[in-house]
Amino acid sequence: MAHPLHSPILDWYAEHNRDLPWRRPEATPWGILVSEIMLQQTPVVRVLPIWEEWMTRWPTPEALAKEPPGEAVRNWGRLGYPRRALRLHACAKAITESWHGEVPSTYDDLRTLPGIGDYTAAAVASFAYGKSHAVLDTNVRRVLARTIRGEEYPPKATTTPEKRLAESLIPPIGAPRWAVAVMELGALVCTARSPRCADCPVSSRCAWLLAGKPAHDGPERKGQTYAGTDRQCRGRLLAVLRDAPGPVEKALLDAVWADAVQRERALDGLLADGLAELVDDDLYALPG
DNA sequence: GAGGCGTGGAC
DNA sequence: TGTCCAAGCCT
Repeated sequence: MAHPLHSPILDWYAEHNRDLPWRRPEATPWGILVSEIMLQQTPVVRVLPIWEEWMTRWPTPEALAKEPPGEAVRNWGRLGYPRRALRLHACAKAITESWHGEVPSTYDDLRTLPGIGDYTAAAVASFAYGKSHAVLDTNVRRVLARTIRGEEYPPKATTTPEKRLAESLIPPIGAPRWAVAVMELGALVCTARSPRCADCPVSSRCAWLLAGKPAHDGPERKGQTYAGTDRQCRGRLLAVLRDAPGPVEKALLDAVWADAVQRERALDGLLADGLAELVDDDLYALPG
């Protein structure tokens, strides 16, 4: 069923899409899966160099599965949310051991892999295997909230109506291209702050624009503080382990965070998450 | 389902 | 040295 948004957005995408390596025809399902995990909550420009390094070093799931998980964490660099590196390593092992080294091709099978939730399973099934799914990421949710619902931002958590709306918009042919086109529009034009409505292919049909761009109405959108948090402390500690060639004395960890109580709590968290290991008395390392 | 989980660029 | 936020997932 053709929808009035289809042609303008698909035509816009044909003209304005970015040439990203994981979108090229030669990209493998593994490369696409790696890109999707790396792109979670992370800007494209920061992912690009790390993705290239990973693909050169670990072009297949088997190649990564042979490495200790700490190597995945080390080569994650400063992408953020390093548990993703651990989960990607676990994905590589599961794919190697349970899927004969082939990235599974269905949504349900992808969902069984660690770190792959609703969005990523739909994205990999669509972009790597051409399947038809509602690919509902933050960009798509924002575009639909504005164009269809006439609101500045979508709800905090994905709702059933949003899911049904996205499903109703899937074209019978070319679902993956439609998905990536809407995402790209959200990423480049219909951005969270300062949307470029003058450059938007559906500005004449956008319910939010037509309503005069009313400001977000509802509960405050949580702004996360970072300085002084356990998250920052974990990041400092892990950076020490990542940047050292081998195990490090605890004194080196103690040196990067003054508050001992918080520091111990953060270190315990890293150990519990499997991002760090105690290899000897007062000697810590990335997981081997 | 609310909260935890990194990092750095743009304002 | 503040706020927002960038292709989410897990508990």
